[in-house]
Amino acid sequence: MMNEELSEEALEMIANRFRLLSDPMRLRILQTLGTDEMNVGEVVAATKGGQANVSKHLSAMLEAGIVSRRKEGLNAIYRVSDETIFELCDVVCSRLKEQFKSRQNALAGIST
Amino acid sequence: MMNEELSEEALEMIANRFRLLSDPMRLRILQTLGTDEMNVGEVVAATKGGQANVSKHLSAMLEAGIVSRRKEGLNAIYRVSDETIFELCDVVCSRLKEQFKSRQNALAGIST
DNA sequence: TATAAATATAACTATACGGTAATATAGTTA
DNA sequence: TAACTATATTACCGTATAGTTATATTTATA
Repeated sequence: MMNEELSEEALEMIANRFRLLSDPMRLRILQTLGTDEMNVGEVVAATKGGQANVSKHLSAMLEAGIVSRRKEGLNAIYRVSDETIFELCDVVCSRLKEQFKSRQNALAGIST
Repeated sequence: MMNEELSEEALEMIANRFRLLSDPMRLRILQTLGTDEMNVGEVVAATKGGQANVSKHLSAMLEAGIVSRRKEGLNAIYRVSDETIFELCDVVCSRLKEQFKSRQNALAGIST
């Protein structure tokens, strides 16, 4: 995969998926949700974000199939429906750690 | 990982990494490079992008440690230095395929 | 039916970002 | 040294996007 020339359309879809993950607030929402269910108010409280903003982010991720939603009375209850999100974050996180370690080692020999 | 509350700073670093991958042109450059080395001119030719644009994208990815660069005479030769990039793209690609398959199945019963 | 609560949407602003054209900077060769 | 080549950088433009405020919508309740 990724070897057999992806079409412009395919590249755009992949880029769009990455774009959704390219915002700290959305990552915080996803981290807050974790493997649980939460209604919008709970997410707002936990992330200390604005209500409208959180709602908009959740809508965007709902449309992309990253989260799912069900209504229960007045509440809209969201959950992460795409577990690969966490996998992606883990890969990036590990890579960043490695990278910092390398840089640290590279600087280790420099006299202060 | 991703469970133990990431700091705002950590979230921003992760988001920035995803942001670099959130552009079709940059993905095309990475796909073009693949596992080989190429100079800027070759990348420009292969991607049919503008010289300045390709150079700028490569610089951004160089700074982020996604690609590495070495000079050889007049040429600047780049290569992908972060293999996890391909892993990330594969995960996204697979997920998108699954997602489309589900949607297709969901529509299968609808009469045309 | 009127009120209240939870969520979504619309309108707006400020900012970030990608693409391009023009120019600068190396490095090469005549 | 002068002309040339490959790459990088700058300045600019248009657009996309995150956040906010205000409002709409939906559902529950008095």
